Amino acid sequence: MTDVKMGSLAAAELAKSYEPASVEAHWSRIWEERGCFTANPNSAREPYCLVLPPPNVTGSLHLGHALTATIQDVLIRWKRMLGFEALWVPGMDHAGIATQMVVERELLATDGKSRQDLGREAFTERVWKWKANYGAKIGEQHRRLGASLDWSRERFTLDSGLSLAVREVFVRLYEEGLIYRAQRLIHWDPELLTALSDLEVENEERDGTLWSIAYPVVGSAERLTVATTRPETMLGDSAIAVHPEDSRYRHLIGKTALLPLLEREIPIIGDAELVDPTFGTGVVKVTPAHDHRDYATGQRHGLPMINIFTERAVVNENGGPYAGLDRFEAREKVLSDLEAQGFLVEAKPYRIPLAVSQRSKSPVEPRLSWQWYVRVAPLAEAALAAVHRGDIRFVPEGWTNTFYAWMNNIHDWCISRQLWWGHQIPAWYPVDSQGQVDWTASTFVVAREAPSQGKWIQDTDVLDTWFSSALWPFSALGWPSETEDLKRFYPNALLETGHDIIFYWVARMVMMGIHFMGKPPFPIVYLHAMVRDEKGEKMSKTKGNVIDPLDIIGGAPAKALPPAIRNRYPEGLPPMGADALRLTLAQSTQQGREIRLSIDRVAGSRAFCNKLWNAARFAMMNLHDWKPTGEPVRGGIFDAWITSRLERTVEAVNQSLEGFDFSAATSAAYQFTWGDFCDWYIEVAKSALQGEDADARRAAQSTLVQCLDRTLRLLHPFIPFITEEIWQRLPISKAEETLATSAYPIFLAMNVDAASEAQVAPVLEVVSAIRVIRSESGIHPAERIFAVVHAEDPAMRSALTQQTAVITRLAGLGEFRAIAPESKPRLAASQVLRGAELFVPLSGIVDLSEERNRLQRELDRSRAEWGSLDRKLSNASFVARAPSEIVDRDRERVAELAGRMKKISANLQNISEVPE
RNA sequence: GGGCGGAUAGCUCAGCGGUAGAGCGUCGCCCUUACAAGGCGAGGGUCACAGGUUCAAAUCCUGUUCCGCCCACCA
Repeated sequence: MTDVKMGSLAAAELAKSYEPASVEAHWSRIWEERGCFTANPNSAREPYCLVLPPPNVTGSLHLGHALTATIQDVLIRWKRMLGFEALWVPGMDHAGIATQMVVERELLATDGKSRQDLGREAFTERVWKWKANYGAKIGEQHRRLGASLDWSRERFTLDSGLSLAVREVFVRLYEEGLIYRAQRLIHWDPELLTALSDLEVENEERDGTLWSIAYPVVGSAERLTVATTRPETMLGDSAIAVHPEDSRYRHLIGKTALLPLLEREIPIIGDAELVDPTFGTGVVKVTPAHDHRDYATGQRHGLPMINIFTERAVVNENGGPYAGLDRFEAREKVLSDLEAQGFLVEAKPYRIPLAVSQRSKSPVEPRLSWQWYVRVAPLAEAALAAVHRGDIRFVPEGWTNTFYAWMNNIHDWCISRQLWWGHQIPAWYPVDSQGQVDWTASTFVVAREAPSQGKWIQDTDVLDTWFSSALWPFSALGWPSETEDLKRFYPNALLETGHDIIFYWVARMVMMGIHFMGKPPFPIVYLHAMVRDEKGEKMSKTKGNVIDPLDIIGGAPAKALPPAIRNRYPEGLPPMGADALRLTLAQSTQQGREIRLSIDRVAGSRAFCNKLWNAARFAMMNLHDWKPTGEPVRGGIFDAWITSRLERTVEAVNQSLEGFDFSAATSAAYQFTWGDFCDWYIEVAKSALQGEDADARRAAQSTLVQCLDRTLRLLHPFIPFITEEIWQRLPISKAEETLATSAYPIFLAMNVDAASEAQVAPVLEVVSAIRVIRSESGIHPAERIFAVVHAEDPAMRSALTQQTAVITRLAGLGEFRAIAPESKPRLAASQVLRGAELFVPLSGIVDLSEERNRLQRELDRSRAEWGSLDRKLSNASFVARAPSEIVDRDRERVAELAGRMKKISANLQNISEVPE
């Protein structure tokens, strides 16, 4: 099956069920080899460019990536088929802090070494090896998902081109005064030993304790009691603050207090900003070097900054006897000493806010240090203006306000990290004659290359990963070179990503794009929800509920699955195929902020693929003598009907995609394929295909081929592999070598045929009604029964009579007749239809009490509906105020129901008279 | 402390002014030569709760309760 020759008209026998593995491998290879997804910047087509949000090289892709890839691939394939010059740029992110951390952990686990043991050069070399390994894995995963990325343009945020872009941006922003270096209190990760930006800090609440400590006032018997959640920081206290208006303490301002344990005298100050007199005791200890609010207070009052911690958060020499203890040990010791000396007043349970490093999960320590910053206010202003102007639109639009809220209150962005893996900051410091460097001095130069004169050393810090990804929409297209790609594909058509990185990434791309390219990087930001497990829980390794997309696609034995998944699927996962996963993900997009991925639902999608496969298989089995002549074949009513149904589906799918409603698009296509095409049309077509009438047979063949062709095109963006495989086997003349590069169906009004839809409806209704009677009355499917329809309308009678063969076949009848109403059969199951009555005369085959129950249920149902409508219609204000078409419709319905109830009652009466 | 999302059939979700739909699961009957990963039927919901607006509310407004997320330097 994998070796199908492209363009071959030979309809090779299809396997009985769809086997995705070989088909997928085959087509992802062919598509790539043929350059199906390689964009041409010089074509005359309208450009449509997406950049893939570069996944971190830290590991392999999870379902969130699969979702992103699916949504973007649906869009890009759809647009490509619509005739756009579609470009989807793949890439990966070096993910500085995350990658360095995992490689450090691996290094420790395998070699028992730290990065410091290796040294910077050897360590980064090791990270590059890691990147090569995982980068290849990620690329492979994307291919298996069917992502139609242009691999010839693949980029990495740390490749030489992007490094050039990063340096260019850094130098220019510096020259414009938008990048500066400053000594400030930053968030410090004592485990990873680096500064973090505000965004990389997570605020948690934990159960903790609020301790109250007494500080004796010097030269007085008074004691001031302060409350703190971090008693160990008292070692760095520079003052005690009270509210200046607080009558309880006002007299103490200007005096000093004695710091317990260290016995240092510290001033008592009045500060209205720091102190809320109504909270706690109204007294606050001030530790400027270890708390952001205290830092500001220290600045206001010129207090000394006493740093008590080393970079690893171990107490330093300023901590006197506590030096050498880490922060948690120091807390214990300080507390026990305070208690022993009578300074500990109280300890009560308290929910404490705790700032934790996003990566290491270690509590962050505020730390005074020199860092590089981006002055974001001017950039944010331009970005906000662009969104206000409507140059950038968020989908769903609720995110607009989130964006505004953050941008309006944006702080300068700390971009330097004390890491080894990343873009080294292009700043150089002079080395003096002793070989010494003063890192705190402002004698550095910022430049694209090291200065040629004298001895210089480059800043050892690297840039925040998001600094380079902020440039992605243009750097991935070749900037700062004026490439063809850049001219053609910037701005991108749209940005698709998860809402979790709206601040980290989206906001910064908007700012950088506007600043360096003069226009926003994309007009639309589509933000998808987060993928969670079936219980709505976040997928995480520790919970053991992370599903590898490849395990869904290719299947996995139970023992290969993480515990939580294994519990749920003790048999392991069967292979579902990439298409089934994609279809399910596309279907799930409409939800709020989370998507609970249900594997059962993926199985449903797999069943759909199999259904499609078998529909094609059926077609092929009936097409061996079919030759595409190009001549239009005049078909019957059902040919027009299915063509019309398909056309409405084409319209619905395109419209839904236009509005990013992937859920509606997939369900429209699904319902048509399974409900209309497979359940009805194919069943109907069987008579024509197997009958004597050569014209009818040719018509059915023609319709089959055309509907399949169009349906496969329609479905291709969602399920590219199976559609390509089937399409290749279709005996039609093909303008393109692959379906992936073929034209997408667009709505053709001429194909819509309301008349045939109206004629087919009663046929389907009759068939369904007979089936209900059969099933409810326990008539065996093999039993060839007789059914008769009493219809007033001669047109209806003739329409039904013309379809006698179809009705007979689909309802399993021995005989069918449509006649003018006459007296009811004495012994018959019945069903009231629109404008007709159906009877299935019985000769002892029907359980009469069952039939009576069924009719009674029908009657009750109709009566209930009639009752509520009647009540509504007798309400004068409804008739007066509701739109007339609603009132008319309800009146018609009431009349119809009344007639229906009368008939059902009569039928009920009729069979009730029959003795059992 | 602000802001946002969700609450609809046993499960996963559509619908978002004209009194409810799908898939899976359940229950019948069928191996009808495209498909048992199937066919044909059936059953199943006071649309979280309480008010309000409206002729009409799952759908709009207000409040409440749960679940989840984001932002925020109250010791």
